Amino acid sequence: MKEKVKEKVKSAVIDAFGVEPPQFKVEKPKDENLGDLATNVAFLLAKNLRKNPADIAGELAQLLSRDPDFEKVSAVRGFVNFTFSRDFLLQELKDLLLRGQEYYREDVGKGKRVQLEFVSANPTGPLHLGHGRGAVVGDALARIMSFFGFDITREYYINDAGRQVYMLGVSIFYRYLQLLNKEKEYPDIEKLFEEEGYKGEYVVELAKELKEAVGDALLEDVRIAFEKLTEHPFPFSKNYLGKFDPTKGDKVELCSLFGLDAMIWEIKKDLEDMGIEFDVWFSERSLYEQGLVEKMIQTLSEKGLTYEKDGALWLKTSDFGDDKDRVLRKSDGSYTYFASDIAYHWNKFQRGFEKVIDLWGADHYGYIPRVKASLKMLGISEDWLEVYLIQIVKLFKGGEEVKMSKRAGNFVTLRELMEEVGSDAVRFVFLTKRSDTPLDFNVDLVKEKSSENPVFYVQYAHARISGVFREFRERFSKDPEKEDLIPYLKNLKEEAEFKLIKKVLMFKDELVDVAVKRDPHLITYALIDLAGTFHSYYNHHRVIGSEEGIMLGRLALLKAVRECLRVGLKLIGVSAPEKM
RNA sequence: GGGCCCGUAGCUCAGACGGAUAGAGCAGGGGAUUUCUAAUCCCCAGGUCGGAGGUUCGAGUCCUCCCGGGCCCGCCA
Repeated sequence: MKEKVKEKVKSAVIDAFGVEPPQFKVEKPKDENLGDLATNVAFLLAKNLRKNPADIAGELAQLLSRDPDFEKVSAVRGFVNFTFSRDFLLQELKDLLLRGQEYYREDVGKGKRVQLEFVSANPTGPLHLGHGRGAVVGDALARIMSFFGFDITREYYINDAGRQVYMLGVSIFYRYLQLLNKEKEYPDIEKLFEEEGYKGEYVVELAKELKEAVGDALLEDVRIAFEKLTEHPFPFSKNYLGKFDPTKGDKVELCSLFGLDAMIWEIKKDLEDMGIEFDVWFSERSLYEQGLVEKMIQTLSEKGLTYEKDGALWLKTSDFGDDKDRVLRKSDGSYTYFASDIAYHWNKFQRGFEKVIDLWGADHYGYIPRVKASLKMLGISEDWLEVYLIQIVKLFKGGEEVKMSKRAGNFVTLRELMEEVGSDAVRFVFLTKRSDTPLDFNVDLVKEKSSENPVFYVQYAHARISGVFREFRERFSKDPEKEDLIPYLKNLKEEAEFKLIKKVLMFKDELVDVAVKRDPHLITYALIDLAGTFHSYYNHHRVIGSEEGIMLGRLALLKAVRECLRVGLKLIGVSAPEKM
């Protein structure tokens, strides 16, 4: 709707003043009594035309009021306000009923190849709430951008290289030793575990699985343990275990690979149960295996952008906007996480993505300048990469914050929350705030199934409409889905009906906004607003029981509202129940 | 110490490339049920937009300083 008005304003400006208008806004006015939409174009033209905004607005309003799509166009203190005509609104509504959800679709993205990398949690433990938030936000963004014509690739970057993976192996091995009362025989392992190990209960579970598969063989001989692991029927595929070289690998490494397979399987399962899937699971190891990290360093070195200092290799990021230089290769010869990250993004670029969007945990804030700096060094423009941050989620239960500490292994997992409140509630609540601000998740409220709960408020609107359709079917023995209701639209006369129609039609503007601003939390607000308008209408106007023509007209309206709710809910991955 | 984010109604938050009388939900008070689901609706009350300056025709929005809360600042991942 905004676009339509914008076009009209544009040509009106050209007709009236013979100039191309500057970038102007078409927005909802502060007070809805002023109209459906408004533009500030007169303020922006005032300077060039040397006229005051009120006069410009007046002229434009006069010109535009001839347009039959508007019932009223008024100039108020420099703004031009538009009220759509009922004919126009009904015409649009008809279009919506004919095209269904396609009415909302528009090719904003023009097939632009966009990669969306999100979650990318380390495979060293289960997903926690912050990861879940990233997963929900990323999934919603992917759904919406795909809907609006972007060619989206969803990608999960697996940090399967480096010390953390080694520590996962150490932790599993240590817990395994404990199960066999042998931990005292491995003081080095014990010390490492105490200092840096993963202390969560899930590691004990992994160790139990390991022991079940290999018995005490891992104490004796790595080769035998490896054979037993290979033969054991685990639910997961042995992608990493398959890479183990029994002639070289040690016990900890075997544990690491086993842990990776198990953890990645768990993570995938958690995400799948939330309805979230990825197109690509990208392995950090593969960057090393394919020599991409080396090649990247070579490329940068040839450009003279690296130097050796204190036995380490540094990148001159400070010349490109970072506040200091960063290490690529440590003095012990191993690479930093930063090094593989550059290689990864370079690889994304080489794969031909025109735009890359990363969702990172908020604690990675400091990484943005250095990654952007390194991309610039590789000749990649700064706005090619967009990074959005996901802030932490705090859990509240019984009015108290549930304290979480990863170090102590004491945290609430995404799975636990999902099992407690359901995937719909998790998804919806994670989208009730901008992703870069901290979120408080009140478990009690979401479980209450009361009016305070916005998830139910919105879903209930859908269920109510379904109820009306059921009732109609029973009483009239006709399938409302198959009836041609469009001829009855003309019977819609009530003020409340047009208020609702406007909400349904303007919902598209909200969705486009989300795709452009990359801000999926706006959808939940639009849905709550739409549901509220519907509930209000429902409480004041009856559908079944009204005179037939009116009933069928209203049924058509509800069908449109239902379509709108379904689109909105689908795009955030929340179900639209028929009954509650 | 340096950098960034936040501070809006009792509570949780929307609103920010400057634009109209600053919004919603919850909590509080008052009302609606011969019903297509009351998991709903209607009405009322509630504000120095953290504070002080500045820019502007116009500031919750931009700039400076201050106060309060949080995050980041490794040859960690």
